Amino acid sequence: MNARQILEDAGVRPSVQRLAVMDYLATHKTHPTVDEIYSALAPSIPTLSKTTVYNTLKLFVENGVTQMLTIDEQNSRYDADVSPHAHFLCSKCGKVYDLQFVDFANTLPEEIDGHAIKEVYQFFKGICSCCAEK
Amino acid sequence: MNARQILEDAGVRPSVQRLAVMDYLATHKTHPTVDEIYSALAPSIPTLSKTTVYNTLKLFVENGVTQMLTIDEQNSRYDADVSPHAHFLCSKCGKVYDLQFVDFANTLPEEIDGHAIKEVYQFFKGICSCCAEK
DNA sequence: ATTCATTTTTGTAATCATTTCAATTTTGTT
DNA sequence: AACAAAATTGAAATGATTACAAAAATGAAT
Repeated sequence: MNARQILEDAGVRPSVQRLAVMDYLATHKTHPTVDEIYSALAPSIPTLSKTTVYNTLKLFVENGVTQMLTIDEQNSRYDADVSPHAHFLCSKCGKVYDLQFVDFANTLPEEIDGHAIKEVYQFFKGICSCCAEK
Repeated sequence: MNARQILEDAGVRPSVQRLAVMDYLATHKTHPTVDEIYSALAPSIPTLSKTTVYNTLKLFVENGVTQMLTIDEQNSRYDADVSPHAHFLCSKCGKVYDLQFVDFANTLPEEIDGHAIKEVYQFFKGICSCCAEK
């Protein structure tokens, strides 16, 4: 599904900037920060403002087409894959990897201890296989 | 186990400030922010500096006697309970609750996809039972 | 097409959590 | 008591994020 489709389905007006951000997220599954997104898009959209990237991502999160990851203390990271999956942050290289949800992939509870659950995040931290080899 | 014991076992020198922070964490399982800890302790330790609270918590995390939670985007929160357990953040009242780890409590993998796992965080967000009643 | 209202984008300035850093104080050892 | 090392402190810097108001773009109605 392309960026325009995703936005239209969510009822988000597909402006040039929004399409660019969604397209970037959809094609770069690296869980980029605001800065990374801004730096990547600024050359092709010279008038782009970092505020717009912030606004856009906030809108995406509100409309459920993107999730914000707080796995990294320094920067928020964003992921257009909103299906349930876990994340791994390498403490050495800082890369964030996608992982399958551990154990309860198909049995996500709607409630725990009487608390209604809307969002679930599973974060792992350690050294990635790539960094371990060295 | 009291605060002094915890610090001594971890090889952390038990200064007045460190004892106060650890004692606060051990007796207030509310996952407080730096500000909350500082505000709570400042009256009884008039010379206390917020920097000291930051330094102390960093030291605690490095020595494995406290974990930092990034469940709340705005502030880091701290928990002296380092046993594996999950957290629930209420989007309405902002409180963070302890939960039991879902499903893999006793089967925490040491490695996933070749990545060596050092830390695991499981965050849930939604509306807590308390807020739902109203 | 033109007007007008609404929405979106933009840049600047403000906010606020966290870090840096150097000076001071405290602590432990001789 | 004297000294070195460690801990604390406060002020200033950093840096991500937000607030805000002006400018630009869009869409609907005429």
